[in-house]
Amino acid sequence: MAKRQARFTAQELADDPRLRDHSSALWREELGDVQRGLLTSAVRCFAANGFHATTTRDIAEGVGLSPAALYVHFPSKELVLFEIVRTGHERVLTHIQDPSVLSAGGDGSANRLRAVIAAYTSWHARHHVAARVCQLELAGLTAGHYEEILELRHQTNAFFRDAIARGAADGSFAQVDVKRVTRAMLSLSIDLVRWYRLDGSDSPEELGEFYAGLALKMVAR
Amino acid sequence: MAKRQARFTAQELADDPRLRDHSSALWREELGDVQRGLLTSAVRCFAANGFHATTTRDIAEGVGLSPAALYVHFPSKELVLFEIVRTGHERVLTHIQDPSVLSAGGDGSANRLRAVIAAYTSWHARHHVAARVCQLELAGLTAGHYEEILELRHQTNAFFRDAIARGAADGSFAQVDVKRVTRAMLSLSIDLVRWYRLDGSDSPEELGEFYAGLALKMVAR
DNA sequence: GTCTATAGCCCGATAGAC
DNA sequence: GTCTATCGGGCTATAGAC
Repeated sequence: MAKRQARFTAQELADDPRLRDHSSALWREELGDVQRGLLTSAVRCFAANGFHATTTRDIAEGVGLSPAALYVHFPSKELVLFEIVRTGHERVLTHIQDPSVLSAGGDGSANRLRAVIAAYTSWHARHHVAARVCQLELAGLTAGHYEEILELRHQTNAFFRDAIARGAADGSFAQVDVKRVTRAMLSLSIDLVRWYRLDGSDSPEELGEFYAGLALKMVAR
Repeated sequence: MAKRQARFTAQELADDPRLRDHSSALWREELGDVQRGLLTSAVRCFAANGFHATTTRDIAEGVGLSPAALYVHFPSKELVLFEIVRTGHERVLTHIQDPSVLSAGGDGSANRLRAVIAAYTSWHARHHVAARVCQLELAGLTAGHYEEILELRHQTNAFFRDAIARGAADGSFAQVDVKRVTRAMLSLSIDLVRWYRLDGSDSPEELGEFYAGLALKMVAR
């Protein structure tokens, strides 16, 4: 009688080089140490095995607590997922809207798009374990929480679309199909959560620069 | 006590326009009608709710059978997933290697790459529900079955890499980083399983042509 | 705030009649 | 090959001691 089997246990995950990232620095400042530890454990479990294959025991074991201790810090497993997904979406949106990030490469539509793509891509690489959960585990959310996340995603998408539409309007870019190009550029950054690892050949910044270069080729006149 | 809740039931899924695709024409000819019906029901459930959130009751209800009937046709839920994932990977590999598909656009490295990208992309769009399961539900497989699928994926990746490396070697393309460009092109096609729907603005063939165009811009001299 | 113990439910899979 | 009924067991979440 085959039961829900997580392919990897919390113990194995803690030492897996594929799951090394900077997610533990992501959580909200208001949270306590134990809460942040539980989120870091949960994000690894969810990323490796999926939300529904992860048990509350897995999450708690990852920080050396009993299963019941989780419920002192979070009211349910779904709210652990929601905290992870909401934090990730808020952080990446804030990051790409950061004026110092946006103006780093200089003025003009091309520099602006380059900066946005590089920032969005390198963020996903740097936090690829949490980003994987944000991108691929949305089906574990309740309908209400899912709607909240969709609203944040629409803001992010609009930000990309505007950066591309601006360059197309001022003649910096070719007359591209903005909707289709926007989706293609988002796909490049989002899909890296399936394969990226920090100990691979590209640093987050290198990959961000490479994808920014590809993006500019997509819209070149 | 919140239980494993699938956000959508099999009944809702059958009429959901987002889940319309051509997966029912995908299954192996040796299989019987009931088996193929179960696979079509399962692929919708897995795509919408995930493998672990789907129960054998959900799958069976989708074809009007009792939960026990599933086990006459498949030995376990995991083998239903494996049949779907293996069939999808074999079909898409055969499709991009089809000589009539490859030579459709004419000779030369650029036409070859264009044909491969267009075929791979349009296949994922046409079968986006099954393709979503193939790309995003691999964690539900046993370790042994996962290894079998990885082998098929390596063959597909090698086929892309060769098409790009050939154009870089014969001067048709710029001296690109073949490994990184291969991943980027695969990402474009794979990530569409998250958002594509057949009743959207692009047909599978239109999207295939568009992404083939983007791919050629990525390697343009 | 942590633990042990367990309630209460649901799930994958099986037994056995038809 | 389909059904009804159910087993065995794991799951989320809670109760209550410390």
